[in-house]
Amino acid sequence: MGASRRAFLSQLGRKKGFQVEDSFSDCVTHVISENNSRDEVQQWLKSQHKDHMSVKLLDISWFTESMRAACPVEILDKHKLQDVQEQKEESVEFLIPSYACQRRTSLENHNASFTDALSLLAENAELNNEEGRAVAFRRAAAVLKAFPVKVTSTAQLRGLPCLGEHSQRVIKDIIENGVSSEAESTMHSERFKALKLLTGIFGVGAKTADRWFKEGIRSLTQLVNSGHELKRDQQAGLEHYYDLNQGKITGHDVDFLITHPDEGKEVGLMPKVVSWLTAQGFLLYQKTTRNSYLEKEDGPAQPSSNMDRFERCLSIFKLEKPEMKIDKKWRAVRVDLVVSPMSQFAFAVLGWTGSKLFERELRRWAGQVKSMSLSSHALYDNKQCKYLRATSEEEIFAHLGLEYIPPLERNA
DNA sequence: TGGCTTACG
DNA sequence: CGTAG
DNA sequence: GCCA
Repeated sequence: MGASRRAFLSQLGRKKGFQVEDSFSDCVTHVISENNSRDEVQQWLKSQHKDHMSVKLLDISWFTESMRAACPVEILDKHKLQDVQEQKEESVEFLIPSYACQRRTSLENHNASFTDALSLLAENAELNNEEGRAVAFRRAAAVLKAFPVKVTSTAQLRGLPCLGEHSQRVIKDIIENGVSSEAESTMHSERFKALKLLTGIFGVGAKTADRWFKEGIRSLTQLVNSGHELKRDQQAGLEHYYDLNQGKITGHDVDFLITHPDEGKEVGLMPKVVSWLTAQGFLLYQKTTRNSYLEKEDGPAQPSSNMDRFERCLSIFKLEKPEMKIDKKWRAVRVDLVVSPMSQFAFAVLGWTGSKLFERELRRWAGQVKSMSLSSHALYDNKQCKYLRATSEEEIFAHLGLEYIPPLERNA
């Protein structure tokens, strides 16, 4: 350590009744070091040409704790200087920040076997209405998605966030046996298979699927024959079950974000768009929702009447496919329409870009770390008690004190 | 031991 | 209770 | 299930 720090600590030690030497001699019993390895200090001791076999080599933490206690504290492992070897073992190969919104996650995944298993356990937890467990498994999977190389040993996991005992056990299982026994048994369980099938219906969530499962419903045929009254969205979901679930593999759903350069002129756009689409015969199903978002003060200006403020339309499109000839010339595709005032457009873009976990992590970061509240409409600073404006995603990341992560790197 | 995103139906 | 990312 |  530097001379002035050493002088200060020596003085402090003497004041507390310790005997502190300025140079090494046979009467020295403890050697304190800061930011040195055990190896380096031993090297230095040898250069002193004294018998040093019984001398304790300790870290500064032992000294400061002993100062606080005003007497020598018990020497624990954490107080002993680390071997270079141990330091190497304990140092983490790659540092991964704990919030997914703090790191880049491309689609290149070196750990698909692990993330598949953890994602499956997350999905299973969701189907069991255990949201807390689910998000924990999702975060664990996301950490490995961001890991730059394939994990081949559990030693590489030390120091990584969100990977606790359970997740590490799953990873260890896959390293040693090629598969996770827990993931395998979950995947093949009757309950998981049935709930996954039922929640695959648009409009059916974990609660409804669980209720039906308890009634013995295991298949779409059994559901149809059960005589349950299905809601409008569920009827559409069932009707287009095949197309909508095919879409999840072959192509994604489609989102349209619509705004207008003149603030306020976007009002009334949604009904126009929807009626035009209807007239064109595009819509197999649509549910339009009003925007009831109103800010207290200093928020983006909004007229008092929100009668015509439609913001979202969740729809199912009928898309003609010329190459589909035989009996079906079209395909059902989920399309979301979003109308946003210009002042909120950056928040809408950020909020609708995903991934789902990335969005949750952004909002969790905002709340827990920055005392802010983020939505797809605005960012509110709870301390300054005001909304923070932004005209681009970059500005929102800056408000949040986060490095900008481009959309292609948000695949957490 | 509580919290786990936030807003819309 | 469901939807969205 | 993981973490503050």
